[in-house]
Amino acid sequence: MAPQPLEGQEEKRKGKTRTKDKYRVVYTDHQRLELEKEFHYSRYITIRRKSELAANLGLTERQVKIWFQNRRAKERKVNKKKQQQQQQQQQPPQPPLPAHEVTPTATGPPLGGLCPSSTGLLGASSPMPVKEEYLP
DNA sequence: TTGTGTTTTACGACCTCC
DNA sequence: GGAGGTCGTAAAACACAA
Repeated sequence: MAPQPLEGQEEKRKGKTRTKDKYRVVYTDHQRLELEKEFHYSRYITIRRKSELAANLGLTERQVKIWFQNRRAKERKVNKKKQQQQQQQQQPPQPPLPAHEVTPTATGPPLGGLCPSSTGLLGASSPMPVKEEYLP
């Protein structure tokens, strides 16, 4: 396959610090598939799996990390959309909300949305299985 | 074609935990 | 302090109706 991104644009963006020779690369189907499989297995990748995946797919660990971050963001976005649709179906006659208090229990903790290692986003939809690699 | 909306990489800012 | 999390955003790549 080889999606072959357009080259030539270089990193001559305005003040941005995109230091790569290409603004962004397009991952191959195989890379995406493997990443998706890993994500399906666990929303949060371990350090060990991250380096393994990076080595197997020819990506950097940073790329794998960013991919998982973006993937989680995508899932949050989709879940949010679904919830909004459900709410609209439940209560069709909806006057214009004052824009505050828009279901604080959506899918992301309003406290900065953190605590990945304690409780944080577990409310989303996954039981977060503990991989064996997590243990020493 | 092309205009436009959506998706996909990549990063900076800010925050939390160890 | 550094690693890694979310959030917001930029821009390339893609999809698709007109």
